[in-house]
Amino acid sequence: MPADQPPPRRRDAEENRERLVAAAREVFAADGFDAPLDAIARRAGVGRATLYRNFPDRSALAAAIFADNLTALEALARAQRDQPNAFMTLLTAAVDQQIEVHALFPALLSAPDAPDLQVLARRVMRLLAAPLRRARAAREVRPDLTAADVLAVLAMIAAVVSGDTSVRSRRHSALRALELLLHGVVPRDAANR
Amino acid sequence: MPADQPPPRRRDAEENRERLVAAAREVFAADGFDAPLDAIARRAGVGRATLYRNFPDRSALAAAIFADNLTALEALARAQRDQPNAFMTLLTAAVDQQIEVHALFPALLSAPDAPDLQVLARRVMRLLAAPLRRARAAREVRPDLTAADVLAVLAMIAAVVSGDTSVRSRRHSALRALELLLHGVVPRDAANR
Amino acid sequence: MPADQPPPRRRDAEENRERLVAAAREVFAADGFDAPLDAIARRAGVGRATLYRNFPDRSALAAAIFADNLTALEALARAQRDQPNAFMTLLTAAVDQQIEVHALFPALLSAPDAPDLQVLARRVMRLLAAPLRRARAAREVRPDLTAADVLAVLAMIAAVVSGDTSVRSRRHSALRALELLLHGVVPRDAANR
Amino acid sequence: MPADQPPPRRRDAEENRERLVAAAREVFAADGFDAPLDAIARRAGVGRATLYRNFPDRSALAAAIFADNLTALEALARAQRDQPNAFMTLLTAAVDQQIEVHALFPALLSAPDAPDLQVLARRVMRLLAAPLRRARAAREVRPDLTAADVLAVLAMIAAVVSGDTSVRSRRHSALRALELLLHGVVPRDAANR
DNA sequence: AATGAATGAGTATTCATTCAT
DNA sequence: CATGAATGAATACTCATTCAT
Repeated sequence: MPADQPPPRRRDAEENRERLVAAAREVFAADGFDAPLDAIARRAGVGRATLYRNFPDRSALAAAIFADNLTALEALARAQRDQPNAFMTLLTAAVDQQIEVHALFPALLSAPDAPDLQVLARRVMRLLAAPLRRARAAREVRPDLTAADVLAVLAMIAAVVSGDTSVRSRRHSALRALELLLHGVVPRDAANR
Repeated sequence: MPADQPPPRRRDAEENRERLVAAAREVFAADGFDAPLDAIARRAGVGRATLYRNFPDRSALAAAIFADNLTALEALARAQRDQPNAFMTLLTAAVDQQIEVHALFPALLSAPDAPDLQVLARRVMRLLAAPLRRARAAREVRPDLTAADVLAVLAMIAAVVSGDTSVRSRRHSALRALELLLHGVVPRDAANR
Repeated sequence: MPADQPPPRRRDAEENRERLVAAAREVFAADGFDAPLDAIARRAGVGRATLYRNFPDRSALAAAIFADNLTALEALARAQRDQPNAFMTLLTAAVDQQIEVHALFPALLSAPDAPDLQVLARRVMRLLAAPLRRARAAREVRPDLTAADVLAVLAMIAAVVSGDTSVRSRRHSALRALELLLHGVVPRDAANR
Repeated sequence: MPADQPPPRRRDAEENRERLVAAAREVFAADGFDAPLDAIARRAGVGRATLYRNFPDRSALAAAIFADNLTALEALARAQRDQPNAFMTLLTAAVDQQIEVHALFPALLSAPDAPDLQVLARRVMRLLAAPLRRARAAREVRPDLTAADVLAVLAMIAAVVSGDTSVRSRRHSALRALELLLHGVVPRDAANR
């Protein structure tokens, strides 16, 4: 019996934490961001207080979900480091994430007090910086596009999506919104402006 | 007691209704769409049940607010009937409205069950139809732009705006979002796509 | 139908308020000051929120109970205005009150933050001032006895009483404590001190 | 591995127990007798269940604290055995203890069910018996003063003290209360009674 | 028709206690 | 034997909605 076992009871605890985050994803997606926390605990199959122990409040749950998403995007960014259109790949991936967790983004923008969220915002900015810089240089995006703009784009897509109940129609709405955002409402060859 | 008095209490009743709508605008703007209904009745200076008599539920209030906005847009549409860029004028006016009532649009999109809202959606569609058709013909907007797209545009702008607490910064965010939506993220001369 | 009817629905409301105070007296006496508020509402036969409407928090209830007691003492003070031993009469009456509401006094002394309680404390002081002054002049009480001392005396008696569950044994303990406090532990003719 | 090692883990266990009692003293003094037990375990630096192992319930902790105090008083009583005013010395020492553990005495009087407390009460009675008898004989205290009275005196002083947050003001209140109790509210030379 | 008091369902949150490791 | 995670019961509190006046 090798001694290098991981922290003893921690396995269970970690599993609970993950179950809670997964449950929160589902419940938030289904019932919106102000679904009862009870529902999340129940769906995760844990007691009420276990939820509270792991996540002192609702926004801590949101932060955890975002953190997971962000970790995935960071991995993608590393993988795409030298690809020509890394930025577009990242943007598309982020849009995909919004389709799933649609209810959170707008809610969080409305309550930017929570400290964890500041941290996450920083991470996003850092994540985007290099790909965005290169995309601008390559004229893939307009030269005045900022990281904040990109966040706004994601928020907009999340908003458009939050009405639909089915993933399928969410995806459809999101893609249309992305199309509008990428190429604009005014036609390319328009004389005005 | 002469019987020919004018509609007995109508004046009062109408006034209450308007006070309630005005109060709802302010409260929703300040505290979000799920502010307590009590707060609205209190601010309007009427009893709780008076609110209920006039507006059976929260979305009836929202519908009333939208209806007012819509009436204004319809008047504008009539005035602009033959102006060349009537569509852009309308769009800008609608964006202005979103800046004020930001909290409602996303909320309503999430709950499209209410029957009043269907009615309102129809009215918007009707309102937009002609100007949009002419804008497409004049190549002011991309040829595949639908009325539903326009609603989506408004929803997106509302979303971007709902984080800010000051009108001033809401306006700023809205204008930037509109700019992105009009001309797109991808530069005009980009080769791709 | 005479027009001089009192405020219309008020009768009911006032009755509820009184029922709540009465219920609070009983419940606090039976189960201590941190009995569930539910129990009070239930015993008063009103809904939970009615209690909250009338008494925003637990100490508001305590304050109401004390205010009632105080009003009674003030009436007594007026009646006894020129009696020789008004002070002792008041003290005895106050002790009697402590026997009933024993659970509150110590609890309140532990949480003197509540603003209502400051007000009540002032009222007690005002109430005691004159009788105490005259009692001192008449050598009925030691010359250095302050109103604060009197409050302390009441608190001490309340404490001694809060263990007993029956009114009967509470009365017995209270009287013994009062006797000790009045005449002291050290005998009158003791040489020491 | 020799078998004659001293009681294997006893040292540790004993230390934990003492740490818990010390922590309980501090937490009860700071936050009152109904502070969360968690807080005590945390402050003692032990796990929750360790607390439970040593002290099955809250009153067991209180009993342990009192037992310690009592042990000290018993030692003092032995030391003072033949001193003339042993009783007053003991009383003063007990008052000093109340100043520290003020939150417990009233709480315990309210819940005299716990069996440990009966035991402690007996110990106090036994402790007081002889000194009190001699004090009565020497006319240091009134001839009808019982051991129960002495307990009541301590409870009264504890009550008066439980409002103050600082040790300093607790001491001040306690001394005033003791003075009142020793010499009475009614002046020595009063004609009445 | 208007008022505002009353209701009760729903939600958050804390804490004592148990139990797997 | 110690640990700390998990549990669930108990409580506080809010709010939409009804209803007597």
